[in-house]
Amino acid sequence: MVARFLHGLDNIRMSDILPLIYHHRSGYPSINSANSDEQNLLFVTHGSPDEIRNARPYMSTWATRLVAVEVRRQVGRLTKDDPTDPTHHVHLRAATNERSKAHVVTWCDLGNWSLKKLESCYWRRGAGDLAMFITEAAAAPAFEGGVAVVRAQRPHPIIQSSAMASFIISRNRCANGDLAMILGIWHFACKSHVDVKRVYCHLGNYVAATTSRAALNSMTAGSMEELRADVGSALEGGEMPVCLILDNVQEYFEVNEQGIGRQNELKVGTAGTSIVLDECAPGAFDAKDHHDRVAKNERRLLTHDALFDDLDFPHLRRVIPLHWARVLVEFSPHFLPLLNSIAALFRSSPVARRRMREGRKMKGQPLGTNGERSTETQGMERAVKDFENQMGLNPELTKAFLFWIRGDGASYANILRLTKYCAPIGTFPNKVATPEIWHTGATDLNSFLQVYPISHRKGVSLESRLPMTLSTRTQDHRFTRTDLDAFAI
DNA sequence: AAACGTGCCAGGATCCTTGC
DNA sequence: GCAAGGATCCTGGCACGTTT
Repeated sequence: MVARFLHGLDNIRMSDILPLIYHHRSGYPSINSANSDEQNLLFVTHGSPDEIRNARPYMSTWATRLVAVEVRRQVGRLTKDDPTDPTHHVHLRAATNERSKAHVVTWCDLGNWSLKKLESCYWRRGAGDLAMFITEAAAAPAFEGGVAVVRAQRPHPIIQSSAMASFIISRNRCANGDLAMILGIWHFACKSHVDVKRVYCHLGNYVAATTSRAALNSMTAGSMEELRADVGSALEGGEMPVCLILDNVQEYFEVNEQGIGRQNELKVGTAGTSIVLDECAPGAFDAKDHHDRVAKNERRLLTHDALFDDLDFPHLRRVIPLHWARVLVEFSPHFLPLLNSIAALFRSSPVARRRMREGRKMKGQPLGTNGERSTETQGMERAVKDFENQMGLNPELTKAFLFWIRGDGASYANILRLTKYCAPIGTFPNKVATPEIWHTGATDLNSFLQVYPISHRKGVSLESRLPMTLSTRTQDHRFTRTDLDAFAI
């Protein structure tokens, strides 16, 4: 009988009875009754609920305790890895030895991370959906029809996710994979002030600075090993797997420690990034094939007329108007909704000729910066040799392949010069250099921002235009059409 | 003259995992 | 549930220019 009722098989169910009890006026003390103080005991978080006599305060207090225990259990479960998602590691070790079984952080872990993913992970895992429900109730600015309203500015789901991530690392400091580790590394990259790191570590936002540094050290060591292994096996398979992007680095170091001959200095060096070559035709970097083609000297046939004949006018007539349409649509906010359909035209046939693979992601590995000056000829030679060595490009194994080097204008010119000088003696063989188009763009923007007045504000003298960061300028300045016209002049 | 600001890191304190 | 050992956290010292 009782079991039937409790299973909800009778006509009258718990959902009929509980609201009646909860809302019954006799279940709540009146202001004149002897236990009127129980009016204040609706959601009591301390003491034993058993001493509450009235039904309504007892029920709500009892439910409060029930929810608290469950939220605690669920957040506790979120401190463990999700068995259904092997790509997400809640525990990222910054360092380890043989004894530990835990996953050591990799660049891939950081690359796969996104706030959006994190949020859906918390809801999806179920282990945390009650906690998400509670934090949403706390964080959402409004509810419409039982659904939380997400504001465009400072959307609460992000705040919820970050709060949840803080709760999780608060429960277990090794459960840092949701947000803490990535923010720790971000603050290292931003060179945040040490005090900022200390304070926000206390707040449970990210791991301690020591841990970020340890993580970076082991990631770098681990990924370099991985790169060398990949490069080795690809070379044995007869393909050149990587290319190199160069840039020069300058950083001013102040010396605060005592020491003979130590002084502030500008450290100059060359930074390199190895990029995995993707979707190349087999043998694309075969040196012999390249030399054979060069020997044929077919370039002599590359005249203006030949180039003109090569132009695909029907295709240009399709593409150029589309570019114009995109510029126009982007110009006016009124037309912005059309942007997606223009993008779709670009992506589909016949305009699209050779699309990149869906979901393709560039794989890059920062190499150790060396102290060579990329503008010096010999410095560049030593720098490239160092990078090749770091990547595991053994000169014996690579002599059959072309090596593609990309960089800013200076690096590009320098590589060309080196190949010319070294051609007769063969010490710098098989290098192909191209300038980076994106690099040119970024540099242009940068120099524009450096020379352009901060504002038209009256009374702002040239001398008072303080150096500011690129992001500050682009955000603060809010270019108008007039600004751009002025720049064009 | 005193205190602050600045980044790094050794090494102790604390917390967590592992293995039983 | 315990002990051992490892990972992480945290503090203070350091040096010296700058600010109060």
